[in-house]
Amino acid sequence: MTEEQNRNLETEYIEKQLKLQKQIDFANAVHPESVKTVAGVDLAYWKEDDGEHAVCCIVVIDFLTKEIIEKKYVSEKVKVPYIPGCLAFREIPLFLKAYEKVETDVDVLFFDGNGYLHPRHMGLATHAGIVIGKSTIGIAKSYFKIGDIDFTMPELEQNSFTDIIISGEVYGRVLRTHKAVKPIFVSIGNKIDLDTATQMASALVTKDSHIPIPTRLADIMTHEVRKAEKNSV
DNA sequence: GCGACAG
DNA sequence: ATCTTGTCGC
Repeated sequence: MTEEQNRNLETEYIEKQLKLQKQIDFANAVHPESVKTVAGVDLAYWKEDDGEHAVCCIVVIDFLTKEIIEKKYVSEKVKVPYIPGCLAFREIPLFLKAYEKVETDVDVLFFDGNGYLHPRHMGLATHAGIVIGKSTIGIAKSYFKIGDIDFTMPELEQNSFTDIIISGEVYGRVLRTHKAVKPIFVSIGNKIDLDTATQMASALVTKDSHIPIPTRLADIMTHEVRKAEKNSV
């Protein structure tokens, strides 16, 4: 991939994002009290002789008991490069194939990355949510700077948060899930509101991880599958 | 030219 | 994301 090709790809992806942006559904399609199942989605990468490969894992759990209900994955060669701001185009193709294998009718999906907290509001969680027509939430572990806007660090107490507001619009939320621990960046994906997303993310945090458990479990699974798949394909 | 850059 | 050992802390 040359710099030239990457620039063209970026231009093409940005145009698509601007069109898809109009399809974001802000209506809250879920109510925390009625959510039965949630899923975590994550990918891991590695090099193979023929190029870069990746595995996408989806772990479905019971929202209340946190028990694992289903685990599915798909691995294949990756064709799209990582372009900051265009992560969705790189990860969604594999996600869709893994999602086809999921038998559970999942209520809400958690993605590793941003959703609405994005220069064009089209982060991975939002883009994927529009494509599959489900409620989705974006959970990023680090801040993806928008323009020259920095975020305000929330207080050290658990559950304290600050919102990332740009030109009067709320893009996302910086949430401290554990006391004095690095905060996470929560944003809506699609068909959900920020308060519900925050509430659900908090409810899915455990002692061991400051990251909601769906995302954490999917992350662990990608590492396990990669170890098994690597060089044995 | 230099730094930034979700995953 | 990935490459990687020890090491500080609960």
